[in-house]
Amino acid sequence: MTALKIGELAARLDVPAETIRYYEREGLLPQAQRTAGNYRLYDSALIERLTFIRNCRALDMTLNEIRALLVLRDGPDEECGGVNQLLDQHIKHVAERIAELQRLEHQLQLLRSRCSRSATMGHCAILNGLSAGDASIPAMTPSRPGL
Amino acid sequence: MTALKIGELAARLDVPAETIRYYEREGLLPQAQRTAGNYRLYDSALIERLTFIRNCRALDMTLNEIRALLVLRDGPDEECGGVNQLLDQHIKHVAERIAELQRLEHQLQLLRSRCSRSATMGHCAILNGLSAGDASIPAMTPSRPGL
DNA sequence: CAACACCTTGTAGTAGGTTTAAGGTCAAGC
DNA sequence: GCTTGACCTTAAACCTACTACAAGGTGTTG
Repeated sequence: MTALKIGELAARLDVPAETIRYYEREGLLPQAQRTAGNYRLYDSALIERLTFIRNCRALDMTLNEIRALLVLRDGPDEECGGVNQLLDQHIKHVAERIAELQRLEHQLQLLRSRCSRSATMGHCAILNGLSAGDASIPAMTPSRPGL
Repeated sequence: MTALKIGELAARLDVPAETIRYYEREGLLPQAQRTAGNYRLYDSALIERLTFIRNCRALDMTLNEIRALLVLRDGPDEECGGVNQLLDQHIKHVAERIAELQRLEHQLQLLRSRCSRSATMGHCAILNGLSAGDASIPAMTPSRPGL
């Protein structure tokens, strides 16, 4: 049961130390125990919790989603139902964002192709296209922070 | 040449008035003319410029990218070269982000499938998976703000 | 006991806005 | 002429998920 200082934990899990403190401030991690010199100490339970958080972040979940998962995780009975629901929702978000970006990519390529077609013209067809008020450029739904 | 007040412009282009003021503060729009009562007034040149900005935002360009495009647009000779370059770069960003999200979606579906497979187990295989320190979950490259 | 790496807290900055507070302006109705 | 209400003004705080900095305390090594 070797407890780690924040820098050691940071190095082991490849998380900046400031980010670990930030998670504590945000309540994702509990207040860490302290040494006599007021240094934070992390035992294996905390290390696992941070690993969990970082895995979730690597899956692009928001801190709020992670918070919800942690509550389920901390609960006496680990409810698969809630976990599944949250995960399904997140998968849906990601799929939607992909579809949106693919539409976007298509529009960008259309726009890009204008210029090669009009190389002989006196002024840039791309800039003209972007100045137009028509519906050639679809309104994007604002993206969630983080996606 | 009917100049619009900010609220009218906001309604016509479906941009919140606060966002228009924000673009002015950020230097994307010039300081608007004012009425005697200090209300901003927008003529057709400004309306077109805002349309341009919003079209670019709808294509998920950052304000800095838009700033660069506006400089090219404002320049005496409209350089297609710079415009093309910027657009190609942006298309590349979008394509990369799509690829990244697709990898992500795959990982999420893998994780999700764990739970249906382990419905009879006493504890949730998804939560266990997320607590693991192994390489089953790939590190994501941090995403650009806005993408 | 000095140097240096590491830790502490607190504050501010990032992108692209959104929201709120406190107040000024203008047209219409009475 | 005065009030109501819609609209406008500025400035500042808030959002996500960090990151960076400053000023100072701690701990180890020479």
